[in-house]
Amino acid sequence: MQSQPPSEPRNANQPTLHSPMEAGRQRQGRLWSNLKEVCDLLRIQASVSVSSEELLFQHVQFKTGQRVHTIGQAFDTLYIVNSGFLKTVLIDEFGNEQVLSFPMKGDMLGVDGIHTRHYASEAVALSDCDLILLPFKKLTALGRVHNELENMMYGVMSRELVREQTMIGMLGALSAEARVARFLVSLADRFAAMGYSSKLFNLRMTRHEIGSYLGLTLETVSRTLSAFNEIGMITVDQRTIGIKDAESLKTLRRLPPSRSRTKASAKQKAELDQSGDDQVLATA
Amino acid sequence: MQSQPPSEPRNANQPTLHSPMEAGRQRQGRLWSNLKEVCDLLRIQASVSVSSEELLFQHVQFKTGQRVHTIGQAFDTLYIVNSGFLKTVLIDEFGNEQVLSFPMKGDMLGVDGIHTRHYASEAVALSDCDLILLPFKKLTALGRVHNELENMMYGVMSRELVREQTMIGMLGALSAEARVARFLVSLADRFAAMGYSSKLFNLRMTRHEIGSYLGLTLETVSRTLSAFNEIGMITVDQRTIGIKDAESLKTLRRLPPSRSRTKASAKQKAELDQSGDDQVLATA
DNA sequence: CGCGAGATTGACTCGGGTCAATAGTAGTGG
DNA sequence: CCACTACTATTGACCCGAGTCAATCTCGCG
Repeated sequence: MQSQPPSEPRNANQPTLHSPMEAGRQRQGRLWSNLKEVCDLLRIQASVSVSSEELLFQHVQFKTGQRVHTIGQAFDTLYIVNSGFLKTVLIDEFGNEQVLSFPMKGDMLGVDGIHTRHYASEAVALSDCDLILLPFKKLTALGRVHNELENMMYGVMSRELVREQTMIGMLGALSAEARVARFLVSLADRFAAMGYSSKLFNLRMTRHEIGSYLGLTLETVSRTLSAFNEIGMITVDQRTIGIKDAESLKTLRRLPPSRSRTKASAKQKAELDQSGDDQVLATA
Repeated sequence: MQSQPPSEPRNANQPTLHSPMEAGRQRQGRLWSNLKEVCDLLRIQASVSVSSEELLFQHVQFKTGQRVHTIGQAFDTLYIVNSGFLKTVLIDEFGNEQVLSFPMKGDMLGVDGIHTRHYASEAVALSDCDLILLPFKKLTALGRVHNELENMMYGVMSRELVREQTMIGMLGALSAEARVARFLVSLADRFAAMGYSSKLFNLRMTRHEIGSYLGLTLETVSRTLSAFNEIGMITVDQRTIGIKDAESLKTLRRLPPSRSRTKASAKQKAELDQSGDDQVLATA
């Protein structure tokens, strides 16, 4: 329960990133962060000039299942994940959820509310979470004084945009196996960036949520994980995933999408011929 | 040819939006725009306070097929489309294109370059274009003085983010027909917003590009358009599209994605039973 | 200890991708 | 002005990846 680091808490207690006390859990502990800590958390190179101490940002805790914001709710604050795991979702006209992202430490929430002044998505805590509040008004007001803050915002929003672009590319062009493979790699990388093991971790979300995120059904996700397991690329035990062959996961393709191929496509037929069932990996 | 308004240039010569001379083509005409014009173009409510005239932004022209920026190129400027049509694409490891967007008048380009200081996508002119340059340095420098500019940036970036979110939702959950239908509706709306006809227009892109954008093959796009045509929802003649039943297009679903369904799904089975071939529309 | 949500697996179906043939269109140059 | 060529679009035949339906199985939790 409560937002544990993703199993294998090897170096979880000695965060590699910065100040020696933000990774821990201290539920009611530190309730405020200064600008430098926020920038560090966001992994933004901030030339934190001055006055780091007088602008403080409040923390809030959310318990598993709680919603941070909902669709249509009036927008007034951004959130930065200090610890814990969440999902953001769109809800269609039938009430079906479409998962958009799985924010975790260092990610920003709520950016989609700026435009219309109403959140465009819903954020739900998948574990107990500790979030930092960034009141948007305050933030823009401070933008002129501390323009590193402004740059931080641009950087974070641009980063998020690139992430979504990559997502679109994935959904538009990759096979089910490739999506699942990249999803695992992406998770591993993010865990590594947080100082956790990238070789063994727990999924925070259900197969259903993964499927929604990847544009697949939960059955396909489950089957694909099982297939990877049999091949020996990973180990699967419920939500515990062990990465055995990260390189293969990264390069796995199958179905080189002749769709969207321009005149520049070439060698990609090499994967089709020997596609028995012994080798599902791209050998490139 | 050259970036004409999308056929049916009914009111093309009397732009509904602002100063009486930006919609036209005047290739070498106006080469600079002030802040107010930029804000108007972006459809951002800007309380253009003062000094509207001393900060001017240069225009540049691109001819059909030219690239505005390429992937990996050093980032230093944002672009706003004043006229013309473009596509932005990702290029995968095989050289395959994945279309991300079809920017047109009022859209901003290059935002994905802010984060890493290198453009993450490639922008190509689908017609002759007139773009406004926003040197990023200049822009952030001015951000402190004219903070409506800063808000404009936040607004535009957030809007783009929401657009991509919607795209992800579409790719993840909708059937081929629904994607094509929404694509047409979206185009119609954008043309309407520019003052053109939303009932009859020319596609600026090939079936292949549409397919890439929607995560489909060009054959499926072509077939789907033909099917819509037969049903009488639209007329199709090569790249000329006539919208006959916008309402049906908007509500078309098919394949209510039981995937990603939560406990909230309900009536959506009504579309499955009578799914002969006479009625493909959602009756809701 | 039993319940219910989540995960796994199998059998079957079909939407849409693949391959391929044809036709319409535009740009180019003689 | 027209033929030539290359690109684009349309259509058909076929088939496979992934969705659907459904039956267990597992595990965490009350």
